[in-house]
Amino acid sequence: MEDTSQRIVAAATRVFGRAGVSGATTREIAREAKVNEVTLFRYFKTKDDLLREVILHSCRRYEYVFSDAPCETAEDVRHTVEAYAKVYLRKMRDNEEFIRTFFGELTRHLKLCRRLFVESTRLVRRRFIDYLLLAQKRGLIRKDLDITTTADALTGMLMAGILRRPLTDPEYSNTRFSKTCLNLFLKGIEP
Amino acid sequence: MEDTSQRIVAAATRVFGRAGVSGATTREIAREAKVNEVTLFRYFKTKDDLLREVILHSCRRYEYVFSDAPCETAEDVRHTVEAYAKVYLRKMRDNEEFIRTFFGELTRHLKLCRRLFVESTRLVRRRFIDYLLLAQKRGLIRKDLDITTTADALTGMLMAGILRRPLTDPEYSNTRFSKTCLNLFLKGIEP
DNA sequence: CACTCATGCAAGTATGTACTTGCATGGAAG
DNA sequence: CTTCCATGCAAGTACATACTTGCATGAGTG
Repeated sequence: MEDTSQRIVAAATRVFGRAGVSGATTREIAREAKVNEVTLFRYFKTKDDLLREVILHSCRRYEYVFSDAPCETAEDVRHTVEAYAKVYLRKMRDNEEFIRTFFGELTRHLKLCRRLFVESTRLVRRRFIDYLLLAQKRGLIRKDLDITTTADALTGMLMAGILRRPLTDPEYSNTRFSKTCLNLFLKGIEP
Repeated sequence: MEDTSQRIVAAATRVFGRAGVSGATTREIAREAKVNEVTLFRYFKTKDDLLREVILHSCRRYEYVFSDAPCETAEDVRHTVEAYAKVYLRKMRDNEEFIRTFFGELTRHLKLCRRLFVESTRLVRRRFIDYLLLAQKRGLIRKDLDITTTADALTGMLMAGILRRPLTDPEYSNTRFSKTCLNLFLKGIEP
């Protein structure tokens, strides 16, 4: 059934996320999905097949389209950047453990991870860059900035905040961190 | 001999880095260290013991002391920030694969990874924050900035650049990315 | 020479894990 | 009722891996 397959993929996503790729066992995934281990192998020939499916499925969750936003005033830019950051942060936080794990696996599963990280965010990244370019052309952003790396700098800051979350003290406020990132970024791009 | 033990730790660092903790085998580590697998176990009772030693040893490499830098002009601040970024980047790049792997293992070996990531950079981070605080008091940095998260934003940007390196296109320039980060940051903290 | 000590080597144990096979069952559809 | 078909269950295979044991060797030291 379709349902069973989805349950297995969902369970695998969780188990891969918390145990790592080689650390995750098909037995545990099956248990988490509440199916027999044999059933798992009926749906997915090998563990790598399952991994592949997990990654491909996780891509889809990121397909967020950056809606056209006004770009007339500095205020517009601020709102758009903030909206972008908000979406990005939520998507990342939803898959926090999974993302962290696959960063670790990055060099080992380069192609798949490229799909996961790059292709899944390509659309929204592209739109964000285009927006910043437009804003730059209209004089709302410094002319001397390289926009591509500028956009990546923002996402980098936010991502780093998520990734290192388990390391921070309990009293360390992540919302304050995100605010500072936005604050720095918005001031940093001002003409 | 001391030499043998060190060779094993060094080899383990490399193998853990490229294969992950559960992916790394004692056999491969031994081969990489050019010792018999039995010798490995004579020095380290278990694989986890070895992992522990690897992490503790890697901490030491980070013990960089931020030398006292002038803090009189905006130019001083720029130089200091750039110097900090440079050191940070080099340290990260030296241990790139290792760091990436252990980010993935973060939730699984929280205590050890906390040592690796947090404690090893605590000193230099503390000094950097103190420097920024001083600069802020002297009016060289905006008064409304929360300095702790500001410092972390910079390191976050730089770290993200390193971590996602294998994902970027060959023509993507990482030095340009780092430059943009510094550019944004320095403009972002201006009064 | 005799002794120690670090290491190598061959072999083995115990366990875990990916993956298979064969059969039973139970519910849905014709 | 019969026929599929998805799934469960028991058992097993093949292999890798962490870790052990016992012995040989060879270099350095008294």
